[in-house]
Amino acid sequence: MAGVNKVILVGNLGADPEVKYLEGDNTVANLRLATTEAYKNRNGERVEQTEWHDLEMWGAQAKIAEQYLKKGSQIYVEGKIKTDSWQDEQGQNRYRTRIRVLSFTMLGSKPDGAGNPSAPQQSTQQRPASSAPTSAPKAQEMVSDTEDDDLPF
Amino acid sequence: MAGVNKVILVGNLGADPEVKYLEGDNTVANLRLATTEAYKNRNGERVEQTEWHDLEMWGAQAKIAEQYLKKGSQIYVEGKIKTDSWQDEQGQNRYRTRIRVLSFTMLGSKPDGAGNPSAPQQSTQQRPASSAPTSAPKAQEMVSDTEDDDLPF
Amino acid sequence: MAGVNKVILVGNLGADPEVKYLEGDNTVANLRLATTEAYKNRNGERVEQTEWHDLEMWGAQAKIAEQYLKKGSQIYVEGKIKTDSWQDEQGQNRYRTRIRVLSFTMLGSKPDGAGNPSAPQQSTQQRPASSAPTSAPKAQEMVSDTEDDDLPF
Amino acid sequence: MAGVNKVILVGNLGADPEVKYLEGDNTVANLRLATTEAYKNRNGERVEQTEWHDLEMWGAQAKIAEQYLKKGSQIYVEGKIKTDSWQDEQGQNRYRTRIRVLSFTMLGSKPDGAGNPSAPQQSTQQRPASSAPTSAPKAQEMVSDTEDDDLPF
DNA sequence: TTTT
DNA sequence: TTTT
Repeated sequence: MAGVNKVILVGNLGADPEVKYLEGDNTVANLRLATTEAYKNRNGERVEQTEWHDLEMWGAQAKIAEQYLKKGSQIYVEGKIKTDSWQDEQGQNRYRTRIRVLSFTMLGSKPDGAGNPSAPQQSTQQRPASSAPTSAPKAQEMVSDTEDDDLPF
Repeated sequence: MAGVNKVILVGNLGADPEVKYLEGDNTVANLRLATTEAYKNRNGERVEQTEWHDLEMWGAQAKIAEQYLKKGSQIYVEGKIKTDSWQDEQGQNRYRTRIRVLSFTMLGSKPDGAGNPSAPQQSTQQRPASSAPTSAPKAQEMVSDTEDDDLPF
Repeated sequence: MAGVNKVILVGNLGADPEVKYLEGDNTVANLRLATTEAYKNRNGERVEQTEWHDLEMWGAQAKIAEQYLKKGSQIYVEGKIKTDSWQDEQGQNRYRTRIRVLSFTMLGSKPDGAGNPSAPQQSTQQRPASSAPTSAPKAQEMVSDTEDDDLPF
Repeated sequence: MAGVNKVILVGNLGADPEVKYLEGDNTVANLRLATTEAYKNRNGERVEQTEWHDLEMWGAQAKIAEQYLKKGSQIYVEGKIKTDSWQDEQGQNRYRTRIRVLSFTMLGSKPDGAGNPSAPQQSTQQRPASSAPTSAPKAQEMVSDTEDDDLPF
């Protein structure tokens, strides 16, 4: 049956995106995103808890990430949870969970301080493949996961 | 039946929050939030479309908004849709739709807020009333809609 | 700047969809959705509060709604808030807020009881226009807002 | 900094909840949830892809799950991603990602639950601990993660 | 391991 | 009325 698998994150990148150019003109970017919550415990002390997320972007989106995102960038992310499983050499089941990014938006008006045209406000979003940008998108534009593959997104 | 009524917004304030102190030590803040999307139309021209939202915050949350938010502030908002209806003088049905904010987070500040004490990272979120902050919360902390009323949130 | 305007609803339809066939082979469906929350007030009494939402669907999505949804149907909806404004005859500003549906999913295994093949599990979701179904989608499939217009979604 | 870590799922349970009663009158429930998406691949063939999620509920919420949820139940879930990491006997880093449930709603029941007392509409949601139900909640009511611990939710 |  |  048709289900829903949706993730919404706001956080900061722990490192620059790692981008790989694959055969067939495909591109994938892997990013580490930290989401931190701060709260008071029962003693009234302030506690911070950080969760790290493995993000995966494909195609034009990966290239935008490479161009505009870097360590410390604050982004809004929408995506879905994907867990890969396999057996390791000891025959044990192993799992790795990632967030497949469907759209993202750069946050903060001046990600890198004023006067930095190379790191502009940037965002991506679901767009039909037919209208995918043929070149790197301008700043302040919605760009999306436009992979022309069999994947539902 | 138990339903879901959830709104997620990222945008900028069009003006400073309007805060009213009501009898019974209650506080309400009204804010106007712009969410803008940019896309290319079928002619490849860049088009911007802005939607304006009326936000409503109560109690401690309203006071935090008054203290930390101002015209231009970029925030992440989570809330629910509420539509009031009434009859005007002509006997016509009138409607007004607002977003009741359940939590919000200031965006765009430095991750550690260093060197900018006047606009610190700030955020609010659902917290049990019993652990509500008795004073304005510190920067970079989760604060929430903690109204001790009959409302479900 | 690129913003986020997202609505997530789970509720029941208050009436059958109202579908209009427009010129240019366009179709629009309007639906009324109730989201109800139940909670206990400070006297421990159970209180129910229902919010009504005006939903708007276009194109293939509207046709699916017409075919599969009816009064009482429980659906999951994802969309964005849109507020139209105009001046009425008295020169007063009037507003109407609707939810532009981007995807929806029928909930409940047997919306109409077992043995009712005409009201199957059904769901819609963002899909590139190029892969839009050319006929009404089968049950249990993702279908989406595939309008080939200038709109970003 | 204050971030956002939010998961929204709609799916079916692969098995009955596994509930453990811990010392200190604490309860935890573990559930497996399947979210399935169906789409057409580039050959026009219908493809189904199922993702499995490990859900974790605590306290009153866990008891409600035990009482009302079972294999096959369709639920709406809201929560956050948590990844535990440790070193295994071979000294390798191991990870396990789960969804900490903050609220959930049973789907597919009749809006008024009439005539089905054994599987009523049921739902949970964030509520201040002070107003937590002391006994199992009635059908069609919002119930929530009301753990009185140091965790922010 | 669910659902249709 | 915001933002870039």
